[in-house]
Amino acid sequence: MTQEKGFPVDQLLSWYDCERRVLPWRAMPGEQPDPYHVWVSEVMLQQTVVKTVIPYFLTFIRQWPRVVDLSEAPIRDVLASWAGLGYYARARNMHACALSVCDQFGALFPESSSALLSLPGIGLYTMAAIRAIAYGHQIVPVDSNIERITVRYHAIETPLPSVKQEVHELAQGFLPCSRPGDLAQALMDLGAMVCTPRNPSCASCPLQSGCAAWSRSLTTTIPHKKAKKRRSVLYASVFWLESSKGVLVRSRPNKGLLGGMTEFPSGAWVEKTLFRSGEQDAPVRAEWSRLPGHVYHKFTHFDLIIEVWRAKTDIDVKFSEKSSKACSRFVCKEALEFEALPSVMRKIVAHAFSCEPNFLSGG
DNA sequence: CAAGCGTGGAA
DNA sequence: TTTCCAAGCTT
Repeated sequence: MTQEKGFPVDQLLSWYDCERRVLPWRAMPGEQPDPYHVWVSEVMLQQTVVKTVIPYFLTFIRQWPRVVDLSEAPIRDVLASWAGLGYYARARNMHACALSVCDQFGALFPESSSALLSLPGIGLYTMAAIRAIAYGHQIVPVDSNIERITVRYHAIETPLPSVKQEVHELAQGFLPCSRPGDLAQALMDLGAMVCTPRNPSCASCPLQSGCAAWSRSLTTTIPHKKAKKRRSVLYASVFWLESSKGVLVRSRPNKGLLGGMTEFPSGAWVEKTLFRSGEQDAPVRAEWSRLPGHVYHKFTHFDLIIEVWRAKTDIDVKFSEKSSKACSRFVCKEALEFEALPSVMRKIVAHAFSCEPNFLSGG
């Protein structure tokens, strides 16, 4: 392993020791943190900003202090703890991963690339991050931050992802380093605070002396951005059914959008041209009334516009015995907050509660 | 390999 | 307002 000439690794680490953010999953510089904490934080941080992750991480670690605790938890509890964080396959994979770590590796996270990659939800990035940060191995995890830093440092004008493999190899050229875990975190902090996607702060960058994009005035044109894709708009009716036991909810299928999460019954989510406003998709026959207004939500690939229908029922208990409604159940309003309700469904709750006075007076 | 998969904050 | 996008993984 040969470090490329001129890479100012000492300046980078000095910058990190001075500027680094204090985060609950981080050890002091040069010390090695709990691999379980590293894993939980790295998965939570996938496509998610630090500020969002912090409260979830603290709750999660307090609830399940060790990987064996997580492995013994009901998946429903894990999803409830993840509610609002998004990309819920991460939570399902984490639970499966915890079981594998306990079954196959004696509740200790493995150190080898192949073993780590065999675990659910651990890909190339997370594997390398665990090896570098938790175990101090000589490896650079390549996330979007380090990818951006690398293409700028080497002034690579070829658009990603065709050059992804080359970028990954060039990033390894930042090694060897006496503190591989701190190097990884220093690069990610640099990407978040200095070498930002837009308007990078090159004047205060500890890598400026070796940066090809800086010396060639290419910092604002690299990296080249990819083509944008069109978003679609879908429409849905959602049904808020109250009984003496609470509000009717059900669990979504374990795969796909919001997999395994709790939802209020709804009809199909369709294009406006296929959408018919009304209660024809309702879970039961009842006196449905439509709440005023809509609930709006943006997913990654489409916007969702929801109308909410509400009714009361007496049919409490028998619901769970009907095969087609096998995963349906009533939840009292006070317990809704503990359900695995994703953000879009919490908007439904807020909307229904905001209309509550209307409902009571109507009987 | 491109698409699917959440959410909220910044510009 | 709209667009971008943030410590990616899976299929």
